[in-house]
Amino acid sequence: MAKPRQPVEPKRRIPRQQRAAETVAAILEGAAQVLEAGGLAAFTTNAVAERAGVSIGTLYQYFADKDALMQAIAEREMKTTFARIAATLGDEGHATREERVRGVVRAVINAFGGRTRARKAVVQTVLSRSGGAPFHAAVAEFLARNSLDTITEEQGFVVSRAVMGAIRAAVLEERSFLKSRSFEDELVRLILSYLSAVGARS
Amino acid sequence: MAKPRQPVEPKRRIPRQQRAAETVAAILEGAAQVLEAGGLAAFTTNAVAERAGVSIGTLYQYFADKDALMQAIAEREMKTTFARIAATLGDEGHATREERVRGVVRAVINAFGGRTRARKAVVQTVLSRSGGAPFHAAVAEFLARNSLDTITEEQGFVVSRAVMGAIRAAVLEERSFLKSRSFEDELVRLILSYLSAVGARS
Amino acid sequence: MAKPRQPVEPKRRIPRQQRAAETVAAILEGAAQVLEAGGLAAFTTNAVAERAGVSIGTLYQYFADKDALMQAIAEREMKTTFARIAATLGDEGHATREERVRGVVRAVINAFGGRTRARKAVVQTVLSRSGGAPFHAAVAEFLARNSLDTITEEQGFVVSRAVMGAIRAAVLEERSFLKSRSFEDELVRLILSYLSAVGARS
Amino acid sequence: MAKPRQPVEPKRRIPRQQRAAETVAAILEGAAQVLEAGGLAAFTTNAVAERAGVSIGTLYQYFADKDALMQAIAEREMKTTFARIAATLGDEGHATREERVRGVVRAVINAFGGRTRARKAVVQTVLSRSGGAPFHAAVAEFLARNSLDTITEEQGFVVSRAVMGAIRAAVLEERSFLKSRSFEDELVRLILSYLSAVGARS
DNA sequence: GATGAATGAGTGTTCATTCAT
DNA sequence: GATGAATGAACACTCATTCAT
Repeated sequence: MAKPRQPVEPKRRIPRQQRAAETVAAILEGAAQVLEAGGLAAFTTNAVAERAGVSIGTLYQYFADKDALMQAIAEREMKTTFARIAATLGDEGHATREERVRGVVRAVINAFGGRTRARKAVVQTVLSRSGGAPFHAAVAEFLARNSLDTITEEQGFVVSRAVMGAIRAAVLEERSFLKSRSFEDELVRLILSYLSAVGARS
Repeated sequence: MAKPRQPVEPKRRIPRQQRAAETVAAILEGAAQVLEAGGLAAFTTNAVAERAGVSIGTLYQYFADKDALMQAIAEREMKTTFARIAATLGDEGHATREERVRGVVRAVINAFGGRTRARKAVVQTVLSRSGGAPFHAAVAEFLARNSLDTITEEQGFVVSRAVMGAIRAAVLEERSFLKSRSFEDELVRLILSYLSAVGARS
Repeated sequence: MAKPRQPVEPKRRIPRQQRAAETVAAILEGAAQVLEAGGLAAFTTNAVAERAGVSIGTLYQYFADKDALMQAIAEREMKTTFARIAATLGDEGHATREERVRGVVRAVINAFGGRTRARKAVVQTVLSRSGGAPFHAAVAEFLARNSLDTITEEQGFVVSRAVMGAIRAAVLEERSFLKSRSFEDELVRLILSYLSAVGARS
Repeated sequence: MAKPRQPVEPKRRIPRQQRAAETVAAILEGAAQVLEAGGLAAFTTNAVAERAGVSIGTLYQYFADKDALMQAIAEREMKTTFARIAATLGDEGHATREERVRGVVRAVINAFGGRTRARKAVVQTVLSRSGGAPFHAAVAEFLARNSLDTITEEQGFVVSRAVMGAIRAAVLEERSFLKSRSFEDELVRLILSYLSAVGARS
């Protein structure tokens, strides 16, 4: 955790075998569980290894350091989130722009719904570092890209970060209305009113 | 004969003398500097004491624990931020709603100009605790309250966190357009379009 | 507390004035209260000073170090106990040996008044050090000397330390029967049976 | 795939391997040595680790905290003491009650011959906690139980603590007669006269 | 004489990481 | 490849004691 490494390249091992992949999965799952159960404070490499049912040595066989592990969790959560969003969007015909926007908003809110503490921990750690920005940006722009088209980069930045910022704050502040219909409504309203003010075509 | 005092107050000493007040100020300043220079990772009580030019014992004479110190810094930073915003706002006459909104946006952007890391660290730490929400909320609602009136609590939450989120992201991702006119324009547009969609009275 | 000083001589000040004597008394009383309230763990010089209503500086004006303070408490209690024993013995005609023995035993058991925890702390600290032995011995021999005469030094040692040892253990182990009549009875029986076995004259 | 273990046992590692057992033994021995050399004041976890030739981290791998370490030493010392007493007692045939009593007295005196400070420190610390009483009591009642039978709990307490107290004082005050025949005689006399006064059956 | 702010050595404890087996 | 015992730098915090005011 001490020194953040820029390139994620020099991982210890790329699992080529079945067993190795399973071990990595177990570690990641264990990490998520530890985070969920005890928050950032309980997130120690030893605790993760124990929970995952592997030795601490094995953990370090696959993750260069604690940071890399956290990074991997973030990536895993991100992928899951993307998949969930895509699934939600693909589910039904989203005819109108509002329907598509609402679909994305709901998907993001729900993505951050379960396992709140683990997600919160990830948000606190990875997503608040400049190095974590790409992830945050990815989610946000994914959201933006699916609802509009001809807008400037700056405008895309503003909507996406605005929505993410509101959801992020609701998660971090543990607001009870996080999953309420009215909160969703307001977010949709925020996006739609901005888009129409910007004059984006559907 | 001096009578034994019954209740021993559980709090730390409240500085009553000139020297004590100066010491507290020095500690707070040292803490901010440490945070600024090395972020949360460098923020150790010993480092703060050293930077402040006092002994570790003295630090603990005024702050019950590391947490209390963090809390105090947060309060101090918040006050500074509010003051800066208020100062910026007071500069010019803000006749129309757009002018007022623009004033607030600009003030917030400028307020978060210097000492980014210290503020970020404070926000990260204090906000992850339930008790810390008020602070972030205060900044955000200060912004909201100055530009609009009859909106629901949830709507206030959404606008304020949205704007804060966008600015926060721009700061964190070190976007070059942070202090550009066009970024400001988009934020103003975001707020105004939302407010008019909500139907808030000027 | 670090380095035990052998000679108790080099005290800071011998209070000559009324006020000074009162201050010392207040400190001693405060110390006893702190000990009673929080045990050895709470017994810090600062806590004592605060409880006594004097500054920490003043405390050090009268007691060279924490050790000297503890020593003084022990002495104070010892004196009180001696006085009480003397009073008890002088009170009425203790005609029989058993009455005298019982009087002494009862006085020792009741030492320190009701302050069990303070007593325990003193016993733990002062009376378990070799330096504390004199005190312990004094009480014990006082007890022995008042109940018999023609016995050897070794025999005196055995009775006195035996009785003190039993009381000491009851205090340390926080036995509920410490102040019970039956405990007193057994101690008296122990002494009397030993004395008669030894063949001591009344 | 390795399944994450549900309950994380809250205790410290139980040594399963040869090396681990040796380490534990080294720590315990180091602790006893530190206690012996410098008493309770010198008994710091760091000092123990250093003396034991292990790192402080290793110490904490096997003992949850300083308290647990102390507890373990107490148990070890107790076992040793019991063993020594038992060994002494087994030596000779103890036909009469007096012979048995004398055997116990002699064994206890001898058992407390070496390593006085370590034992004293252990006794001091462990006995000041309510949970620690059993240990002291065990030694004492071991002594009592081997020489008599039908006596009340309180009577057992009194004899055992009385004898222990006398021996303890002789050790602490470094009396030259500690291992003399006459001292032993007096202790035996104390016990026998008390027992016969109490009316215990042989 | 009295005050109390300041000191700083020292304590218990944690946890990321290594490496011999 | 896997293990887990061992490491030790680092941290938060305490408290006896001093000394300028």
